[in-house]
Amino acid sequence: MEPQAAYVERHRPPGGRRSGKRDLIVNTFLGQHGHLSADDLVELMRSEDHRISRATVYRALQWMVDAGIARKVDFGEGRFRFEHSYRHPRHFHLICKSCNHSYEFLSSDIEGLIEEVADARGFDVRKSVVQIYGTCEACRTGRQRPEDEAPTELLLARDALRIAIATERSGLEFYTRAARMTKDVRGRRVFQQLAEEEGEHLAKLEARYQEVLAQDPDLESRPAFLFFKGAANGLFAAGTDVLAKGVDDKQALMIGIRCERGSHRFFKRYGERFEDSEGKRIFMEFADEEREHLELLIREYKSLALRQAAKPPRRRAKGRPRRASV
Amino acid sequence: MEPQAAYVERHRPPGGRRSGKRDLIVNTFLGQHGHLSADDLVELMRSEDHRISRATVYRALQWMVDAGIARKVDFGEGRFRFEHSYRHPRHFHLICKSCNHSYEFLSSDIEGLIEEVADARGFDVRKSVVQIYGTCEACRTGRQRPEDEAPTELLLARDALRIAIATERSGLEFYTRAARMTKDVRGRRVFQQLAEEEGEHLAKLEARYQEVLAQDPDLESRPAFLFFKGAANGLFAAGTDVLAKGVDDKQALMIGIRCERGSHRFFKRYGERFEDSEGKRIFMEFADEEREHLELLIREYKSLALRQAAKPPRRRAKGRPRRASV
DNA sequence: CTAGGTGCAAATAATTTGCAGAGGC
DNA sequence: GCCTCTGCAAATTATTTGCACCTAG
Repeated sequence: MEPQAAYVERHRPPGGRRSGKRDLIVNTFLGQHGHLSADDLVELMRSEDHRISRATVYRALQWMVDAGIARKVDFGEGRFRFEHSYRHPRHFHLICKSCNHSYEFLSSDIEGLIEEVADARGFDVRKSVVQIYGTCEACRTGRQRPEDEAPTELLLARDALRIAIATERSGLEFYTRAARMTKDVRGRRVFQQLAEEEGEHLAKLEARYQEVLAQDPDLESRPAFLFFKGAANGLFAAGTDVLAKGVDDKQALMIGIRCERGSHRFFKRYGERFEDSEGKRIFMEFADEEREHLELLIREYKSLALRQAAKPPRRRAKGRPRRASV
Repeated sequence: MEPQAAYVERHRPPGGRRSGKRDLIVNTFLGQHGHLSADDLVELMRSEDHRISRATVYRALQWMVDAGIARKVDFGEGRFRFEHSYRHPRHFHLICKSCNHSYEFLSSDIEGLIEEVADARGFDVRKSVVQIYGTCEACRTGRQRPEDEAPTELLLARDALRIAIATERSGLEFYTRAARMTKDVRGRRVFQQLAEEEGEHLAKLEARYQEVLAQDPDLESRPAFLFFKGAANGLFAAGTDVLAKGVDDKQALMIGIRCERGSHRFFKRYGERFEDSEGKRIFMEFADEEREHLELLIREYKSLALRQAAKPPRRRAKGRPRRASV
C-alpha cells in the first residue's frame, strides 16, 4: 500500500488541496484492477459504506486522468472506462464481445509501424489506440479462463527481459565472431570491448529475470503480453547469420550499428514504461549504454571509411539497384 | 449515382419494406464523405428541406450499419460518427485533436501483426481498430491541407497496384534467375513457367495502374494510404538477393514458397476490399493464381525432396541452433 | 478567511423507445 | 389489411454543472 501512496504523491498536481473523500476514491480505484466504469466505482464506494456523491466520483476520475494516475478508455460501449497507470504501463486491448472481458497486450512491432505511418504523414503522435474486437478463446471453446491474472507490469517485465536477454546473448555472439574475423586492429578491439560489455549486461539481465520469476510461480507459463518479432532470436541473430557468409569490416560495423540502434530503442521504449524502479533503472541504463555502443560503432565506421579512402581496397560485386520504396 | 443505388439494393436485407424517407437519408449519407455524426446528418437533411425526425435518422443509420452499408466509428468524442462503405474499404485512422480532422490509412503490416497477436491468444477477430491521436502536419506547420482528397478506393487501388507490380516484377526476376541456376530439370521447367506467368500478370497490372491513374491527375503525388514494408521492393526481392549468394534447388523452391504465400495473402486481403469490380476481379483472380503457384512449388519441393532422399547429396554446413521464439 | 472540495438536484447531450398515425405491398 | 416506417414526445443513460455548504491550509 505504501508505494501506491507515494505514487499518488508524485503525481499530485501543485496548488490543490487534499480531501479525505478523494483520497478514499483514489485508493479504492488503485486497489482494483481491470477497467472500471464510473458507475462501477460508485457502486464500489457504496459497498464500502462510504456516502459519496456520483459527481464527486466523476470529479475524482477526471482529477486522476489529469494527474496521469488514470487513463480513460473507450471500448465503444457508449460510456468510458478507467484503468489506473500505477504499475500498469499503457498497452493495447483484445476485447471479447461475448463475455465483455478485455485482455491486454503490447506489440513493439505495431508501435514501431504506427510511428512510421505517423512520420510518413508528418503527424505528431500523442497516443495510439489498438483494439481487437472478437471472441476470446474461453468463449469459443467453453473452457473458462484462469481466474487469476498476473499484474501487467510483471508480464511486461518478464517479456521485456526475455527479449533483452535474447538480444544481449545474440549481441555477445555477434561481437565475439566479429572480433575474430575483423582484420583491422582498431576495429577488432572495438568488437572485443563490446562483446565484453554485452556479456556483463547478459549476467545482470538474467539475474533480474530470476527475481521477476520469483514473484509469481506461474509466471513463466502465462501467455505472451509483449510481442516483438524483431527480436525473436535476438536483434543480432540475423547479423550473425550474415557474418557467417563472410562480410568485410565495414559491413560488420554497419550490421552492429543497425542492431544497436534497434536495441537502444527497445530498452528506451520499454524502460520508460516500468513503474518498478529496479527494472526501470536497468533498462534506462542499458538504453544509454547501447546508445554509447551505437556512437562508438559509428565513429569507428567513419574512421575506417576514412582510412580505406586513403588506400582503396579491391571492390566486391555491386548490389542490385534498388527501386523506390512503396 | 446508379452504382450507388445498385450497391444499396445488393445490401438491402430481405423482409423489409422500402420507404421514401429512408431512401432519402441513405442517399444523402452515401453522397457525403468524411465521418458524419447523427446530428450532422439531421442538419444535412433539414438543409435540403426535408422534414425528417431525428429518431428516423438514428433508425436509418442503425439500418445501414446492420446492412453493412455504414460503419459506426468512435473517436472518443462521446458520440458516434458514421462512414459509409460504398467504395470505401475499412481502414485505420489518424485523428488530429487540434483540427478534429481524421486521415485514413491502411497497413498490411499492422493487420498482419494484429492477426498474429490474435492467433497467439486464440482470439477470433471480428474487427480491429487502430487510431493514432495527435496533431496533424497542417496544424503543426500552419499550412493548410489540400482541400480535395482522392476517394479512399482510388488511393487503395493505386497503392495496392504499386505493391502488386513491385511484387510481380521481383517475382519475374526471381524465377528467371532461379530457372537459370536450377540444376534439376523438372525444377527448372517449373521456374520457367512461373516466370512466364508473372510476366503476364505484370503486364495486366501495369495496364490497370494506368487506368487508375487516369481517374485523378494528382493521384500519383498524393500521400501513401496503404503501407506495406514487406513489399518495399517486391516480396521476392530479398529472395533474389539470397539467390545471388548461391543456394541449392530446394532452398530456391522454399524461398519461392514463402514469397508466393505472402503474395497470395496480399492479393486476397486487398482484393476483398475493392468495391471496384475490375480491380477486384484482377486481385481475386491473381490471388487464386498465386495460390496455384504456391501449390505447384510445394508439390515440386516434395518431389525433389523424395528424389534427393533416394540419392542423398553431400551435406552443407549446419545452421545455428535456434532458440525458442519470443 | 478563502480557494477548493462535496452533495444534491437540475441541466445537458446523445441516443432510444412507446405509441399513434401514415403508407408500402 | 397488415405490418413496417415515421414523427413526436417522453424516457434513458452517461456525464456535467450551478449553487449552497463545508473544510483544509
